[in-house]
Amino acid sequence: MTKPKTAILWVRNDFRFDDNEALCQGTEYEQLLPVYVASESQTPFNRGGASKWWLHHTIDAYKKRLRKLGSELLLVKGRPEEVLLQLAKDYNAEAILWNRSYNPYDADMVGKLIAKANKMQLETIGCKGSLLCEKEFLLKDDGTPYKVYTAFWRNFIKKYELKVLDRPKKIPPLPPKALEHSLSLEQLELLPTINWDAEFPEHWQVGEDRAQEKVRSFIEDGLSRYNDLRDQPNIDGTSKLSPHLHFGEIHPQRVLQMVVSKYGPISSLGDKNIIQYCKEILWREFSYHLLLHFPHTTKKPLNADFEKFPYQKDEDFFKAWAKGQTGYPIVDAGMRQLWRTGWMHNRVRMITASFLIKHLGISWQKGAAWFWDTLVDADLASNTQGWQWTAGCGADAAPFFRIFNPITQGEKFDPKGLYAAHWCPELSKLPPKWIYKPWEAPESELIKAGIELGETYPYPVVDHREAREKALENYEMVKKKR
DNA sequence: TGAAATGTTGGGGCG
DNA sequence: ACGCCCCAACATTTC
Repeated sequence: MTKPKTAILWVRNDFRFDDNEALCQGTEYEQLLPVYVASESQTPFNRGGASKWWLHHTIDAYKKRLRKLGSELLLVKGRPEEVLLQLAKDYNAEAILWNRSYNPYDADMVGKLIAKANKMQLETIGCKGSLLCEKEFLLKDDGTPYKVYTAFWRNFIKKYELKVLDRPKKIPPLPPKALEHSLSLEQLELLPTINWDAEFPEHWQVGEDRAQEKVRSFIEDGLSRYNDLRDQPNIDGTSKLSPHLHFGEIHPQRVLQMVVSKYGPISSLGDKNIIQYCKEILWREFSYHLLLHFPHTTKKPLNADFEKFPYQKDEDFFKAWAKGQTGYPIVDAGMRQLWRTGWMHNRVRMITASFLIKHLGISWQKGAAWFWDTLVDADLASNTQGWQWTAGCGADAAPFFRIFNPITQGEKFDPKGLYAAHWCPELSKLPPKWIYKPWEAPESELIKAGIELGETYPYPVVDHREAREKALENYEMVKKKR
């Protein structure tokens, strides 16, 4: 009797059954062993706390799904390039399949895996992961990467062809005794040890089913008003897909396919709302394009002139920012939403990031590290790109001198002050006129609202005008002596 | 996907 | 009727 053809499915950031290339290829074997390897690699960007919370629950959902189909997910710890090869030996596998992770810090490890596997006649099949295109798909005519978003977008939609894979009908069985060495999910120790995630379950339902459902209902209800509503932090005007996309619970291709099947091809869309949404999906691709072509940007500015920018290290300022105690309600509301829900509205991400960099003079790297640890959607490409955009040092970035006014931004995008009132309840009785600048409110209004500045809510840690002028002064260092 | 400073215009009050 | 000033509203420039 011949031994059955067996493959290992290395599950990475792709916790879905739909539109999953490695999984589809895996169904062509007689036995398939799905494995998740919790690696303790020492990169500077190991998963943050909020991200681990999500990972725990998405593994759980994925495992249950596999179990329903008569399979299971093997959980192991260790270095993938060793563990996977050992498993391949143990189970006589002839191939290892995976979807690429597009994390530059994984490159060495995957390279070693492939080299070692080749030596032992083990086939390695790296498939397209959770991106619409590889970094070589789209380059300028001179062969260099795009650095301007609109050009990237224009050429992308010209060239891109939408293709999706349906979910496999069935999954091959596990090899015998496959689960003997599996750890339990709890043994991966992904949940926080402090009681910080208490509210997360109220805000998030993790897993592929929910991701698909969210896209469906967003396309049905939210998409046609996306342009007007997406910038208002007190309104659920966005699709909130980011963590689902990050963990590969849904492929961006599937999202586009669902949009296209209702509204027609991307290149001939007429509705501004739909175009804007597709553009936002494409920003994620652009971020990866930049990350993969310029991997040093996780730590250093893309525009090297900014290495001269004189950031300061003020721990008190940083703590005030992180805890949501800066005295600027739009900033504090955002930072508290982040801490309590693992997510922040995009408009407010821009405001809080701008405030840290420009008003408090603290480096974007420090802010990025905080977001990395506290966001459930923490994504190396988007996070890096977003912070560099705000700091003015990234590709197609906001010019440094465009400094957000934290008062007018609040008033403009949340005129009723509902966002501040919700996340800073100590201010909730203050009328909208004053809620984004409580220090300017007449004493009588503060008393009526039960606010004692400096006690129940902080005074502003910096003065807006002074901080702005200081930032512009510091910016001179970048412009000088190229 | 800015905000502030500066410039321009035109209506209205007033001598 | 006219010139002058004020200032709101809008436009342009600058950071």
